[in-house]
Amino acid sequence: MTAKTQEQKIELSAVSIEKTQRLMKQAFTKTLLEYPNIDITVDQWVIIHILSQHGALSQSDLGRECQKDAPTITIIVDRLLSKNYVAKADNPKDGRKKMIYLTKAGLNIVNKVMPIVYKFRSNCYQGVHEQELKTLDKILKKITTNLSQPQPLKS
Amino acid sequence: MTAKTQEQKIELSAVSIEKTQRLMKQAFTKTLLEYPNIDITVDQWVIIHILSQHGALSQSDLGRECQKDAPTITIIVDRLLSKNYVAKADNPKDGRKKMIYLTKAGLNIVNKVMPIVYKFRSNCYQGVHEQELKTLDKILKKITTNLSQPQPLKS
DNA sequence: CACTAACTATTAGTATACTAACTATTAGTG
DNA sequence: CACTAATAGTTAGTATACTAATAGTTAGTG
Repeated sequence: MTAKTQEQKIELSAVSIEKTQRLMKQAFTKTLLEYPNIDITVDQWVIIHILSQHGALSQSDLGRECQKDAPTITIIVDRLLSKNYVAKADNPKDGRKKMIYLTKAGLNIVNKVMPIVYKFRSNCYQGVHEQELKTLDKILKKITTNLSQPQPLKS
Repeated sequence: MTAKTQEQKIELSAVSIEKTQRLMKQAFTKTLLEYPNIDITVDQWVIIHILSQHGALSQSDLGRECQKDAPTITIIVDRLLSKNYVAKADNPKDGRKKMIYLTKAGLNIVNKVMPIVYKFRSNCYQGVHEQELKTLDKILKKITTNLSQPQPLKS
C-alpha cells in the first residue's frame, strides 16, 4: 500500500481510448450506411468537413488538421476527386502546393451529413455532463501538447 | 443566444478524440522503433498484452477485448504466429474455437515492453490530474455504453 | 547567383480494418 | 434425431495508415 504510492502507475491505458475511438468510428460508419444517398467513408467525411470549415487547403494542411500523413491524404483526396466532391488546383504562390477545395457536390454532402453528425454526437455523449466534456477536451489538448514536445530517447 | 440553448450543440467532435488517439499511436510506434530488439507493431503489442492479462483466449474474445473484428484478429494473430510469440491450439470443448496463448518468447516480449508502456503513459499524462483521468475513464465507459445500446434508425 | 537544405506531393510496399461470403461446428427446437 | 439458427474462424476485396524513396519546388546562405 505504502510502497505503491511512490511510483504511481497510471492504469488508464491508451488502449481504452483507442477502443472507444474505434467503437465511435464503427458506429458512425454504420450510421452513414443507413443513408443510401451518402456514398463516402468516415475518413473521407473528415476531410470534407475540414475543407468546409477552412476553405481551400493544401494537402499538408489537411494532414495537420487530422493528424494524418501525406500518403494517406493523397489517397483519400484521390477518391474524393474521383467522386467529384473536391477539386485540385495548383497554388500560384507556391508550385509545390496543391489547393484542395469542395465542389458544389461536396458542399451538398456537408449539408446532408452535418445533421447526422449532431444527432450522432448527442447519442455518444448522452448522460455526460457539459463540465466533463470540457475536462475531456482539456485532457486531449494536454496529451497533444505532451506528445508534441521532443521526446527524450530511452535514458 | 436564447434559441441556441434549446438544442445545445456539443462542439467536441469525435475527430478530436481520433486525432489524439492517432498521435498517441504514432508516438508509441516511434518509441517501439527505438528498441531494435522489439520487432512488433503497436497493434500486435495490444494483442500480446491482452493475452498476458487473460491467459489463453479465443480469437473472438480477443476481438471483444480490443474492439476489433474477426478478420483483423485473424491477420494479426497470423503474424504473431509466424514470429512465434503466440501459439494456436484447438479448444477441446468447442471445435469452432481456437485457443491463442503466449509462448515463452511472447512472455519475454511482455517483460521488455511493459516498462516502456509505463514510461510512455507518464509522458502522455504529464500534468493531468488523477481526478481528471478518472473523469476521462468515466466518459469513455459512458460513451461505450451509449453506443452499445441498439441505436434508433433515422427517425 | 549557386548550392544546399527544407518542403510538398506521389509511389511502392507492408500492416490494419472493414464488409461480405463461405466453411465448420455447436446449440436449440420440435 | 433432424432442422434451423447462431457462433467461430477464414478468405477475398476495398479503404486507411505508415515508412522509405523519389521528384519537383522553394528558401536560405554565402
